[in-house]
Amino acid sequence: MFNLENYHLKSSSFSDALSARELSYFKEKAERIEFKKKHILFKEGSFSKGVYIVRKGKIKIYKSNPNGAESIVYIYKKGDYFGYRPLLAEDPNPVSAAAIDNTVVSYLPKEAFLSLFNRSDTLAKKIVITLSQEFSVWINKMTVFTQFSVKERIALSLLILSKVYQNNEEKKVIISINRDDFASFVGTAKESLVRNLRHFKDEKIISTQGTKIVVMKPDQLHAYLL
Amino acid sequence: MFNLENYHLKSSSFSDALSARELSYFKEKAERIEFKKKHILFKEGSFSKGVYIVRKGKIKIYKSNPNGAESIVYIYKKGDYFGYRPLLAEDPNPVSAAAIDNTVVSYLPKEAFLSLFNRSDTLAKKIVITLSQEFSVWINKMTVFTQFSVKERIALSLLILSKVYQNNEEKKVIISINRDDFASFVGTAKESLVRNLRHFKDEKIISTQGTKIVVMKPDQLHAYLL
DNA sequence: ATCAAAAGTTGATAATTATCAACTTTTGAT
DNA sequence: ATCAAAAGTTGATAATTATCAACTTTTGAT
Repeated sequence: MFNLENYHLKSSSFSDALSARELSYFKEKAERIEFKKKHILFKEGSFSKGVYIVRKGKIKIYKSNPNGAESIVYIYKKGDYFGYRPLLAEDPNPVSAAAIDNTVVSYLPKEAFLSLFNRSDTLAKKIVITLSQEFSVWINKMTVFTQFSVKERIALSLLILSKVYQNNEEKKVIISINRDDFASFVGTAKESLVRNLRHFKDEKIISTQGTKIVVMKPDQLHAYLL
Repeated sequence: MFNLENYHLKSSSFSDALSARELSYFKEKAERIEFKKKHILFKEGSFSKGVYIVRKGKIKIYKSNPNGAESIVYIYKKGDYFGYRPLLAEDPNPVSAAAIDNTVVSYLPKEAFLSLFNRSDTLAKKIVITLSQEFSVWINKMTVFTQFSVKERIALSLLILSKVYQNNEEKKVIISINRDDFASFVGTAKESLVRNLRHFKDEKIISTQGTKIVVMKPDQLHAYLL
């Protein structure tokens, strides 16, 4: 059975894992940073110098291939944290990160993060669990890429992006992503993406507002995925 | 630059992370089990009851889609350990596991593993690092599936499988895998796989011994990957 | 509100890959 | 060593997807 939970990361709050004391340490050490749309936070191959927690806006994690084409691995939203994994593994970043729109993040430098990680059992445990859960998500996504058609991948991506662009205050979810990024997320050519979106629009499964997308009938998208 | 290290898991010994005392506990609790070719160790969706360490033979980790098609996520060899991740996350297995040939494993039941994990700092650290490293590998593999052609994926898979089937005693690496499994590993149709293998054989990049494959010119395979 | 640049869309076509059916080779039990 | 079953291979063709070029719509600065 198809279950969307297997394809996108649950938002798990970083600060929920901290005690009051750890939280005040975090607040003391963390820095608020704003990034303009398209700003590159770090590049593939570089070493992580800290952990980012998204406060506002979306940040894409992607890999570039030698032809310059991009493959978007994930899009982080408010509350998500990232950049800690290569830090723990002492590996270079396998991906690059860039702001999709104007964003605000909390930035916790490496030393402060590691200090928290080492002293807080709940944080370490939380991170192991987060890592393990993310694992299942990646494995599932990988299977989708190898076995699903472009249309199926687009249907799934619309459902995933609905979650990413969900806003607690608003009932209607407006997916605001440009076609190049969307195509990179799906792993297809922009033109193929657009043709399929048109098809979904003709079927009244989605509607558009300018270049923004609203999913009208998520159930019908589920139906494409068996 | 292309680096094979980014696409296959380094073999990291489980027992290396244990002290002499922990090792004797491990040996006391672990059980030796033999599995016949094609035996299914566990199925996707089930809950892990312990950790497996491969002693002999190969074990494939795969996902089945509703049409019955298989997608092989990874092939574990001697020394590799698996099954611990869903155990830590308390998640169901995202994949199934089956013996490719007749295999021998050490099996450490859940309770014993968790007890070791909780008491041994080095093991916990080792597992976090292993997990983090595996992460990069999956992300890289995912990118390959979305951006590479079938021929490129086969070239890469031949290189990965050369590592998997490498035997320290023998210089020549003999890849012994059936075409269905190979195709599932690459994410293509068996016929497409075979046609590309023929092409590589005509170019004298690989040779075959019955249904077994020997890579003669790994450099030429690298060349397909830029 | 205007308008040039950027982003998105469509059509035509080529390239890639999957599917089906027939055939050949290999494997492994006796 | 034999031989049936299983596995592997090839050819023909259909389906899917990418690419290129022309065109249309949207965006955002003034």
